[in-house]
Amino acid sequence: MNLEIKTVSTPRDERYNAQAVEQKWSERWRSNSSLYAAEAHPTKPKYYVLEMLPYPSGALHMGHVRNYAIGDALARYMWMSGYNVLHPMGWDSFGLPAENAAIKNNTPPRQWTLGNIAAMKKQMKRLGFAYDWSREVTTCLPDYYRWNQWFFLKLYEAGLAYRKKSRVNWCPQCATVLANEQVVGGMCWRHEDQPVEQRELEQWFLRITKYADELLRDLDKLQGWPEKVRTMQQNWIGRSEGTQVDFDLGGTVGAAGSTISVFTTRVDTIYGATSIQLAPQHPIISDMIGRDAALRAQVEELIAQQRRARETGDIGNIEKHGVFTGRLAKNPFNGEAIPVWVANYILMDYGTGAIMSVPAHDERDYEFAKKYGLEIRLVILPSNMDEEETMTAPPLPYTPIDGMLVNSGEFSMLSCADAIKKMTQRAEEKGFGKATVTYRLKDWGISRQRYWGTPIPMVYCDKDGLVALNEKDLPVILPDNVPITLAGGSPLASVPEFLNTTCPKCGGPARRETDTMDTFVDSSWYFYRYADARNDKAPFDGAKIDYWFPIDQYIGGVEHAILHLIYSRFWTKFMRDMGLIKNDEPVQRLFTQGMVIKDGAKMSKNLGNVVSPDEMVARYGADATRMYSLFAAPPDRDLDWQESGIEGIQRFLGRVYRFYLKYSVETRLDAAPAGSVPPSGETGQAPSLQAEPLSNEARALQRKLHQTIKRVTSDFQGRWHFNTCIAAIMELVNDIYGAETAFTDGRIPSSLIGELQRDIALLLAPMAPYISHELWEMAGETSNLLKAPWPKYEAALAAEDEIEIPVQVNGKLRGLIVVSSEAGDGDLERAALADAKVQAAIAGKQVVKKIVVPKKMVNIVVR
RNA sequence: GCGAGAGUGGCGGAAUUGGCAGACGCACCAGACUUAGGAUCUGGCGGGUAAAACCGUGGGGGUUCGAGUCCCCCCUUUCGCACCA
Repeated sequence: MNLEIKTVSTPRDERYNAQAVEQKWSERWRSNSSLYAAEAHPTKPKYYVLEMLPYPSGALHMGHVRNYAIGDALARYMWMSGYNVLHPMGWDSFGLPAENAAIKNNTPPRQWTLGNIAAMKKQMKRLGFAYDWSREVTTCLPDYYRWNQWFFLKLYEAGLAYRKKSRVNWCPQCATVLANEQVVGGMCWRHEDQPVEQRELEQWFLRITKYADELLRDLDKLQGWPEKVRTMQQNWIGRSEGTQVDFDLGGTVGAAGSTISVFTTRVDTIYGATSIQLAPQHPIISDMIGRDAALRAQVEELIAQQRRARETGDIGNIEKHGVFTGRLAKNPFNGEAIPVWVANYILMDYGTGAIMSVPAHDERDYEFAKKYGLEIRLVILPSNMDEEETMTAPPLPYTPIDGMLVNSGEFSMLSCADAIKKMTQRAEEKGFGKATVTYRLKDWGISRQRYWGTPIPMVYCDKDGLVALNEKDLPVILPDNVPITLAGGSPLASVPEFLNTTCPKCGGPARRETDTMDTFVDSSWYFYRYADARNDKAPFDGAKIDYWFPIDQYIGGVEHAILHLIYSRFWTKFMRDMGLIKNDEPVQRLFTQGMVIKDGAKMSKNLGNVVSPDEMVARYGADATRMYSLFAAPPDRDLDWQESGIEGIQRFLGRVYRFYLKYSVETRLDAAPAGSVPPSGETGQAPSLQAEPLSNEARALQRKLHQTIKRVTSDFQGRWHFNTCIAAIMELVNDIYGAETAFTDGRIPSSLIGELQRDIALLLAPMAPYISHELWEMAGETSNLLKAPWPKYEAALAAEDEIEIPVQVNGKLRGLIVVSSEAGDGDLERAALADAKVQAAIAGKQVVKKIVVPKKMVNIVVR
């Protein structure tokens, strides 16, 4: 073993040629199309790792690369850990950009989209992502969207899809309706500067509110989701418990006995209600206005104020305005008649669009009452006051719910909580109100007046009215050659061959629905399709879902925290209730990675700070590009792209490569006695090194290797700080270079070199697949690295013999002692007191206390 | 305004449980090898000092033998929500 190891001369071309190596392995992988294929298996443990599928815009950006680099590293690690891994990819390929491109370039959306998919798929393959392409899902193709239509029919049958005329969000630039979830701060989610307009349209809705409670409740099950996302969904659902109370208008409006219903969470304050406030859009107002042109103008002005505030983005700070309608409404609790106003701070979309105004106990009502001189009547006192102080009124408005009622008839002296119960009960008994739960969540409007989406499988018949198609008539194929404009209504309405059809019921002439579905329908269930992507009889086979679901790890941007992820949860619950699947939730663990930024700002074409993945791959290779995206920051944080950083990774990979080149299998075989190099590490276990004692240098390297395996493994299993994984491997490689002389003079045995080379290839495999495969081969291995067992560390080999312990005097570092890792408290203390620097620091002082933390530190307290 | 996260060298970031602050990488400086170096290898690199001392994790207080880490107050910043009755 001590024979000298021949070193290979170092020719100029020893630089690692990433392009050549990556091309070599690309070709090998291409010729084996089933490399990453997975099949449901009755006994193998499964792992479903999923990255959010991209919109095929034409080119990947760095955010995609980062997302997929994380997912791919995890998938590869799980393969190496023995799991049956499902790692699919697809295309969220319906949507408006294809139509915009069509208008701009005069290219049909289908052609443009499929071209983009081809280009991006090529990029993904070049980056070496290990996807099972046999399961590819392309949502704009009929073999996928026919199941959207199928689900729609099921939803319609179940009463969960319905059509109604309603006020909807309209983006003039998209020339279509938007779901509530697609309106961000009053602006279109695709056009940040475009205020959303309100229009009255007939629309298709999905009754997601049926699941509002379950969607909220089951958030508790999602412990593997970021707290932030759960909170966002909780706020979005916005469940609020309260009481609905009917105020009688005393026949002053419309039919005698008509009422205004208000929703309140604080029915206990109702004796303090001194007015009713209506949203300007409240339907009862049209009855009130009658021929009062002045009032009509004032109400319209309130609506205009709301619109302006929404457009300037400060709807939250709108200056409150209101107008008295001239009507009075009777408070059913005390019979008092109070004025009915219309105010611009009341929202029609929430609750009943009407409130009882209690200025003494609500900030907004207080502000309004002050401005218009309405009565402010105190009905709640803080209950925690001392006896003598109970008569002191609190500063108004007093909003806490921990008080006690006063001036509230028979309910006076009750606590707020008791009063809410008793008063709600009274309202129910007397029939003028009831306990109510309201949600901020609204039904999901899915109609889009666009071409490039899934046709809705409904027809309008003059005789039978609205008729659903039969399943056998699916798919309704989206026609090609449709003239696309962003003006006026659905493009499909201008295609007679599409529009005109026959009624499935009576066979007479009928017209098809010309709206298409929101693309979020496509992405609400696509990950189920991956489990059985080529099924042409059903969206999927339930048994396959039972095996693969729930998704073990879903990875994507936090921007989908509400839209996509709440719709997906809804769809899962609906499919479960249909009996198609058994799981309640689609995703076990969710990971939201940070953004990729450059020069302090998100990469964008406008800022000109976009870094192209293609360029990086061409310059540094796919491995370096991927690995840098893992190294530059922990994956949950934003990543600041610095080109000099990727050069560092490139340098590192070259350093690793040269180690294999210099101590190649051939030179090692020359040097070592026959048979001393163990056969390929089929078990992943360290070869036995017991044969003869190791040199100190060899032992140190072996220890470092096992420590590195330990660190990398624990990061993969736990917190996914790939940056520290890579740093650990860099340290190991630095140590190898630092032991150069030990390598050349034979103190590092061949067997250890082999172990180092095999294990480093394995450790790098999830993060830098190309070079790892090359290194694996260079280390003399012929097995498939993708499924080679992940290396195991041995605690005994990772353990330090001697450790360096800091010694503090009064909490300040004064010395370092080197002791055996087995050293006890007494040994540590003696060694610490014997240290010259420590002695100097405590000289002439009295030792008050000695704190010894085993294996960590010693602190001597002196006075 | 409410909620959540973040603030550490010139830069990206380490420090997993209260125990040597700055791992690893970049940038920079020096050296080696070289016809050459934008390759490679070695060393240095928070401030401060001749060397020490000392000072250093946004600011101020506190708990502790010991605080980047825990507690209180404040500042800055990112993200989400925002008249939700």
